[in-house]
Amino acid sequence: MESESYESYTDKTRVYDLKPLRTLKPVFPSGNHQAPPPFVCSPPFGPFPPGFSPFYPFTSSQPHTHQNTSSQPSLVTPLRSFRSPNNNNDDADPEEGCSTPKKRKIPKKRTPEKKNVNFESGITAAERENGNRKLVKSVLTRYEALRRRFSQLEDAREAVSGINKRADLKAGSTCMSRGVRTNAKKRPGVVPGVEIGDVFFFRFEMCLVGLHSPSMAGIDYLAVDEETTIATSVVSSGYYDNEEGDPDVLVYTGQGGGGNADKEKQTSDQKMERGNLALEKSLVRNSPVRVIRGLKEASQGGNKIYVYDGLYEVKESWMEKGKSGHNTFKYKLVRAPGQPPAFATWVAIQKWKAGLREGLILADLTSGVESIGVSLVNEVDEENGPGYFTYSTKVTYSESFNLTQPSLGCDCLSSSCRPGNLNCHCIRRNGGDYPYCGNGVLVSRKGMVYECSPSCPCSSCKNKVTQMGIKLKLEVFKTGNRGWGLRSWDPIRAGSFICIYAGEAKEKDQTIESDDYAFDTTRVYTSFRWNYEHGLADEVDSEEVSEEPEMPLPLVISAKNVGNVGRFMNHSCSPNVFWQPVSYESNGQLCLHVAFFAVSHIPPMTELTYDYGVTQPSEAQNGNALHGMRKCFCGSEYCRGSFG
DNA sequence: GCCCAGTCACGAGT
DNA sequence: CACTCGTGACTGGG
Repeated sequence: MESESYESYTDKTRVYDLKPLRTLKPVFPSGNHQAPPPFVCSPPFGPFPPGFSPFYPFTSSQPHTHQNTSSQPSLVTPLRSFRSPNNNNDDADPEEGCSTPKKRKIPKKRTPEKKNVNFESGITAAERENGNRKLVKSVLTRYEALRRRFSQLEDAREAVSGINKRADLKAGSTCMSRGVRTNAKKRPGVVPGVEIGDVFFFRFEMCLVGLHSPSMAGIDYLAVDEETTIATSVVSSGYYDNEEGDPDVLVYTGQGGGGNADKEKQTSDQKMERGNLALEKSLVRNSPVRVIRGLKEASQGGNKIYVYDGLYEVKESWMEKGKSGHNTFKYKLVRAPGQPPAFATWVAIQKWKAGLREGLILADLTSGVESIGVSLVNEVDEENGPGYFTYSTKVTYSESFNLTQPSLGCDCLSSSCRPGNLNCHCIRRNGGDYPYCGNGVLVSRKGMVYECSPSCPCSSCKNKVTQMGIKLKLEVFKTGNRGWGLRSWDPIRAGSFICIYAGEAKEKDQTIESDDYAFDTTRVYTSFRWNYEHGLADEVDSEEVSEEPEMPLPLVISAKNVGNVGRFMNHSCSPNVFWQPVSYESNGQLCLHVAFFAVSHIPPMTELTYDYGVTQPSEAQNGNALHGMRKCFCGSEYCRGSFG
């Protein structure tokens, strides 16, 4: 019996015609465009250039990698021997007050940059030209890791305010110069490895994966012959005037004329040149144009995010007087049929948020325990909900549980608990780094994250991300073949906190047999690299450290009778969520829990999954396995077949 | 506390 | 080369 994919649960009783934005098996339009084939066939596991250890997705247990299975960093040679060209003059770096001489590195061996791009990025020249899913994911993961680290360093440097707060640009240009990019060859139509529904949080991300090259401009174009340029992609600004319009239509404003995106401040007529001319040619030639919708997302604090909405065709163009009275070009783009929904899902979710979600079994299965309701939906069959359990956001420890390690919080006075303040005990426990970016995004995966606690005097301190409950609009839904699952209405940014695993913490040997809702930290988890990548450690002024969780003692959390939404998250061999031990102090004692964070950006309505791990072989022999091996339905290319 | 307008400095591609 | 493009983080007022 083969596992069902998402596409196959088309039940007549279903109420919605909505699929997750990213279907497990990508669907591409089979339209009449002369688009390149959706994927470039390349061996899934290498060969990789010497020194490159593939780190995503989770390849360390794969037979073909030549990486040693131990968690030792692989043989990437002189980690700290490369400097980016723009850091050359940093000998003048004023490191005021800090007299540690460790930073003064010995002669910076810099081999000519061009020659070493391959070596440093692990991406070959061919792969930089044409990508695939794995490369796209890898580039985005590395960009994000670098950006988070730059952001963390910037936050800590509070002294000189106002200058260079753009970690996105810094990470972007670093990736560019190090060759951490793919699909650099411009093309119209499908970009290999980028899927409809993919979400982006920065312009540079789209630049690095070849979806849209200009770091700022809204129209990308390509010379097809000596005198013709055609448009390849447009990014809509997010101030769409046709709010209630057809989601398959985009009226796009041409570029130029000064002013900002909505052209209210336009200072001159637009000219038929560059992007405008290219769109005109695309209209004449019926060539496909990729559309990226810029959206103002309330769930992201009103920040703009970008959704790749697939291929469109330019159907009409005209000129009109803009709000400022100057000539403005307009282009009507219409979406090619047969593509999976992306922007349309956003539009639907806006209606749901206004209270129009149909087919709800429950609007809030937490009965108000969480500050944001968790909806319960079944679009698959008649089952009207999961078995009874008590909803709780906490981990409770049984009396016999021996977790009486004394622990200290910080003594920062109210809100002085700031990044870069090494007097803060909590920050010191994190190795001197504040573990989160300003918006609550986790910077690095590590053995243990230390948060401030309710009893720290720093009342408004933000270092309590995993203690504040869920912030996303989540939904428990019936899957086709894996029971109930969890997904989000909101797009989720890589490193965002999702929820903890609540339940009853037990010592390992107390656990009842056949508990399908147990989280067991003693299992074997596939290792993977999420932090800034090999070869870039010098860029972020940091040593490479282990990312693997380090628990002070074995812990099993049972959510069979008491738990939170964490108990509904299913297993996947290519998960989009990882777990991270977090501890904090409470009344002089250590509190420990397991928190879930997003691996990558996750589009709305995509099932959230993590790696359940494998029972240690020695225990399986002793019959201590909590439950037997279960068949895996994750459908991933890297599926191990079973788990448990 | 939230929304909005205004300010500022920035990089890739042509 | 000099220029074009518009962003993203922040700030202050309503």
